[in-house]
Amino acid sequence: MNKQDQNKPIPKATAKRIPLYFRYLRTLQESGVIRIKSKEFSQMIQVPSATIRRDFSHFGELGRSGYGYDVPYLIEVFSEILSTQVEKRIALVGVGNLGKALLKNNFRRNENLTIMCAFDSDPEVIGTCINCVEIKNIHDFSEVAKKEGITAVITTVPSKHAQQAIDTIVASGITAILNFAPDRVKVPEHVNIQYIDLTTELQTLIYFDEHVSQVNKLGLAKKA
Amino acid sequence: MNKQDQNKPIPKATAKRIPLYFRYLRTLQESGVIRIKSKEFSQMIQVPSATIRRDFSHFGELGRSGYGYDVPYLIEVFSEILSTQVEKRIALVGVGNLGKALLKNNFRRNENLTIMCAFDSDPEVIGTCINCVEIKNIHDFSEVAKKEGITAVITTVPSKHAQQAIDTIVASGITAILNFAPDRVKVPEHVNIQYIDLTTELQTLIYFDEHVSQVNKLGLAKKA
DNA sequence: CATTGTGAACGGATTCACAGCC
DNA sequence: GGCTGTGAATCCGTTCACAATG
Repeated sequence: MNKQDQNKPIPKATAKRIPLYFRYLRTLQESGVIRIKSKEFSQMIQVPSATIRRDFSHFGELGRSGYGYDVPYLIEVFSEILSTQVEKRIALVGVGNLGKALLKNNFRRNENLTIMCAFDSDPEVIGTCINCVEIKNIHDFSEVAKKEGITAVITTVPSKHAQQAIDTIVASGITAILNFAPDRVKVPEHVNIQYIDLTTELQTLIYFDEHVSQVNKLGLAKKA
Repeated sequence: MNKQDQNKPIPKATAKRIPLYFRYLRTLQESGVIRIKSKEFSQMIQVPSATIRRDFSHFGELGRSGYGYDVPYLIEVFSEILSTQVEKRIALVGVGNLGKALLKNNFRRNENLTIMCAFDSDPEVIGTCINCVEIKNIHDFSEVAKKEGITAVITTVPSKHAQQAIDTIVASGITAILNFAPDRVKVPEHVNIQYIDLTTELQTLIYFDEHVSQVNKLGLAKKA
C-alpha cells in the first residue's frame, strides 16, 4: 500500500526523523494549520527543506506542486508508518533513580507508548508500586513480558549487571532494547539494541563546543 | 601539539566515538592490559577495526606496526583530547522527575563531570537540596552560573517552557546545552545544542525493529 | 611476520538546481 | 507563479586492501 511495503527500503537517516515529523505535524494540527510548505516546516523543525521533501518522497507523492502538503493527510500517512494506532507496550528493567523517573513520567502525551511493567532484582523494591506499576522480580521477566505482550524494553541496569539482564530479556524473545548503560553488550544479530549514554553525550557536546565550533565563537558576528 | 590543534578538523563521526574509546581504554588499564590491537579492541567495543585505526590516525601515529597500541599512551592522548584533567562543571535546569534522577546519580565514576548547581521556577522545590545540591531560582541563573564557572547545561524543562529557559541560559553566555525536551528551540548560531528525546528514540527503535530488520528475523539462522 | 596507517573505492545521505505540475 | 519531486553533483564516513614499518 505504501512504498515501504512494496519495494524500496527507507533510508536509516530518514527513519530517524519520522518521529520528529510526526510530533510537529500533530502540533500543527492542534494549532489548526491545514497545510504546510516544506520551507515553512523546515524552519519549524530545523531540517533543510530539500531533506524534508526527499524524506517524504519515500512514502509516495504526498504533496502538491505549488501548494505544499496537506497536514491531516501527512498525519494519516505517518501515523500508519509508525503504527501509532497500535499501543506499544514497553517493559522497564532496572528501577533505580533513572528507572523511577521514567516510570513516573511514563511517556508524554498520547504517542501510544506505555510502560506496562517494571523489573528489578532488589528485594527492597520488588513488590512496591510506582505510578500504579508494580515492580516485579526480574526472574519472572519472560513470563510477565509474554502475558503483557511487550514490544520493547528499556534497561537502566548498571553496567556491571547489564549483560546478565539483557541476556534474560533476549532469551524471552524481545528484539528491541533501549539501553541506558554505556557498556557494549553482546546480543544476537537479530536483536536491535540502542544505547543512550548521558556521559558520552555530554562529553561529545563539550568536545564539539571546545574544538569543532571554536572558530565560530571567535568570529562571533557572522550573518546571524 | 596534537593534530587537531594544528590543522585538520576531526570528523564529527570520529568525535562521537572518542568518549567510548576513552572509557574502554580505562577499563583495559584497570584490568592491567598494557597493549591492544585494533582487532581486539574492535571486538570489545563493537566498532570495525578499520574505523578504529582511521579514527586514531587523526590524532597522530599512535600505534606501532606489528605491535598494536600502548594503552597508557592512548589514555594520555585521549585524556588530553577530552581534557579530563579539567573538571567540567555542569548546571541542571528543571528539577522534575528526570532532573531529580540526574542529580541523584550526578555522573558515574570519575569522568570529571559534576553537576554543581540546579535551577527551577517552582517555589516548592527552590531552596530544597538533593544530593547536597541546593535548588536555586532560575532567575539567578546567570549570576550563579558565572560564579560556579559552568561549562555546560542540562535542561529537563517541559517543552512548553523550554524556549524561555534556554533563552535565559544562552543570555548568560553558555554555549553547550543538552536538552531533554523534544521540541526544537531557537538558539544563536554559536550555541551547541544537543537533543535527547526518549520517545523519539523508542519510536525509531521500534520502527527499525518492525520494518528495517524484519528480513533478518524471518531468515533467523544466518551465519550467526 | 603481524599490524598499523592510508590511498582508493564504495555507499549513503545531503544538497543543488530545475523540469514538471498545480 | 510557486512549490514539489527528483536527477545529478557533492559531501562524508566506512571499508577494502596493501605498502610501509617495527
